[in-house]
Amino acid sequence: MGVEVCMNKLCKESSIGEWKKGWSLISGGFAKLCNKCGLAYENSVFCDQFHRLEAGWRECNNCKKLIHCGCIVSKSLFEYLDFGGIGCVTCVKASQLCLDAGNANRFAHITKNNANDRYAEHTDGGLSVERVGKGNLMQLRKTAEAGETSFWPQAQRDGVFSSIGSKSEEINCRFNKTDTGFLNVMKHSSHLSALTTSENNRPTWETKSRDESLSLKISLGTSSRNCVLPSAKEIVEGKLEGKASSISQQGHNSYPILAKQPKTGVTLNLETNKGMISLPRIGRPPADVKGKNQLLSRYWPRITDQELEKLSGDLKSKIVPLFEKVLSPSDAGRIGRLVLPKACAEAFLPPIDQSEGVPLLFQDIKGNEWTFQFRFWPNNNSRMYVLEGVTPCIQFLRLNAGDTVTFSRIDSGEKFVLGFRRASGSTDTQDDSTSAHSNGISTKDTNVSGATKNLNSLSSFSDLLQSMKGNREPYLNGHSKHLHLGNGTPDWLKTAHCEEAANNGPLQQQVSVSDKKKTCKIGTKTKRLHIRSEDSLELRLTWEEAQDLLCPPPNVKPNIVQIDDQVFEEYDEPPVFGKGTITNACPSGSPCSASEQLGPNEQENLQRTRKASKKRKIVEKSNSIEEDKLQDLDTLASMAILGDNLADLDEPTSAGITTKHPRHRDGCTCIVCIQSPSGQGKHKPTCTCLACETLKRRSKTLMMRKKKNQSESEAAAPQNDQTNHSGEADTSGDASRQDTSNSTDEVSLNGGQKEAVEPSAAGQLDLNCHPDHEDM
DNA sequence: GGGTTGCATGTCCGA
DNA sequence: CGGACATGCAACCCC
Repeated sequence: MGVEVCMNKLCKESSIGEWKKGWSLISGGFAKLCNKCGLAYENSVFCDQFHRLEAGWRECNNCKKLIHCGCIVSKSLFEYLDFGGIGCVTCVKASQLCLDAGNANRFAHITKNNANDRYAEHTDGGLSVERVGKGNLMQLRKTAEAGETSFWPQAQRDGVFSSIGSKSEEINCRFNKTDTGFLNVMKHSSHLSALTTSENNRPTWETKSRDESLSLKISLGTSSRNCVLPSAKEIVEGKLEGKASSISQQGHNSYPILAKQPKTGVTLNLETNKGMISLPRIGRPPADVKGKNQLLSRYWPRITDQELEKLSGDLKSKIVPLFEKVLSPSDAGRIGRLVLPKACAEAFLPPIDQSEGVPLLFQDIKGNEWTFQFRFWPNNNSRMYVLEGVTPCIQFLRLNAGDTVTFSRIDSGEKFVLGFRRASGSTDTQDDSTSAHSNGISTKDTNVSGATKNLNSLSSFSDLLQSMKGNREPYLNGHSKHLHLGNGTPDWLKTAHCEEAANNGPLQQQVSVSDKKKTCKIGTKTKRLHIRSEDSLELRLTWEEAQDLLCPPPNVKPNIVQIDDQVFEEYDEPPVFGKGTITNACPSGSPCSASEQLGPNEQENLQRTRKASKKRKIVEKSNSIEEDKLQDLDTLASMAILGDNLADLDEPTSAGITTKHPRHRDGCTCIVCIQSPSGQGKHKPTCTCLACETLKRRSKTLMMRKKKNQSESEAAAPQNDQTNHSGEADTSGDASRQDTSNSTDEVSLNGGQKEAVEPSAAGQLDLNCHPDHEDM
């Protein structure tokens, strides 16, 4: 290599061999700079150092920063503005963020600068560059610049294309004026960071998803001037993602449309056909680099080209799949916040500077528009991105934890599309409009190959497509008659009945009601929700079976609501989830509830019972902790008395007294556990089984003790009567006081409904003791 | 008192 | 081991 001089005319330092790459030359190639000048160029201060006295300096309309507009060196550092003047790339991009958020500002329309203008006309005209090899590097570079590379730092930009040139064999790159989406992407982002060829030489952006061999992707990224810049090598090797993250966090004005790049087999798949735009098939990394993609595979959108095309046609827009996410219980809960994967948020959504974020416009599969606040929280020196206000949408779409939401972008870039896919375990709960397409795809994130091979059945957008077919309210239609639930119907009940209509929905749906507080979690982490479809089958059970597992809440009488000939029990509290052995069984043995046994007269009694229950709650609250300790004893006594009283009652009884015995475990044989929690139903009043005999025996013992205690306490502390009166007050209207030989403060019967009264007796009872130990 | 919001923390996973 | 993420929780707000 001969001696050359630095192309900085103010430098002209001679050097041998070691040159830094400078700006791209009009004549092709790159300026050679000495180390010092090269560094200045890389740091974007070349003109500041060497061209200070030259003409052409203008200031950014926004930040007033001086930019050497008349110099090829700084051509990438600014943009011309529609209304005159220039804007530095930082401000321009910041303004574009506002545009993304629907806040147009004075940087709204940006034209290309001189350098790019040169190629803009090609772009508008549908420039097509094909078969670009090493020899056509400049052409490629220009093409890329037409797409807009101006936001790249100078050295990096050129370096990138240098790198591309060394690797590319074929590029099929066609920009169309109608491809606004892509241009938008290009505008927001900035770089064709790497381009390689497809092994099958197919035009790449529409490479079929089943084609696992594709290796072409496109990485669109951006950077701020002040960012730590990824090297071309890093980009090519797919190490950019982390940098992109940092870039975004530093500058917050980047808009990298960047899937995590594999470290090998580079990855840019670029094709925009006339009227057809799609971004890279992020969900399908080359098999040989599977697992190396920096965008976690679970976030890859899984949509087939067929579906994408159809979707685009149905929406009359071009849809760009971005990413997807399995809803966590938190996401699907009432809190209304959907945590976004950081990488996805930073790659596909507008960068945000402020924690408040920006509103984003979403369109769901039914064409409804939603606005979610895209924001972040500081988190461990990082960020946690969330979409806020998703609850209405989640509920409208009846999404639950475990379902997958898919994020796409409409080509215009101003709106996002929210698709979804049901969790595999809930596919058969979908109505007709979706069931056929609810693919049962495992939400296991690594099941890519399998997903891509079953094109017709494994679509992230199946629901979307199907819903678009004309059924505007596919879900509501499917359950219309079951959605006529009164407002007072608790969510869990509504859900349950909806699911009942949904053809024996699985428990997974049952327990994934939107109400977070009422969700029976399978696991506390999303990971635990990633149940393989075959595993989820184990959780399946019919509605009847599920119903069998749902017991009315203890101590709570239901409201009976009749809607459209359907009788619903309305509870103030969620059901108890348990096995049938603890359900309130009808005499027939089938699971039933109080309401099913209630006659018209009993409904009135139910109301009274509820009132009494409320009073009881109030009294309970005022009672001391000491009294609470006695509750188990009294409840047990009540149970025992009920057992006696049952002998006097021929009519079946509803759910009544129960007790909490949290210390008891499966297999516990204590008197509480051997009897159904409701203390009734399982045994006839005349039953002489061990449990009943024990119960009766103990009840007598307890009553005697209580009587004794009461007489003592009455003599010692008359104020105890107050408590007793309160108990009586609750039951003053009772028509029948069954057994006056029993303590009057223990039990009252309310038209066949038994009601526990307030604890009043002293004494301690170990609920864990064995019932046979009489001398307890 | 219930709902909302912002942050903290624990867990898990990938490098 | 560090980052990402799910979720808990306290402070705050509103009815």
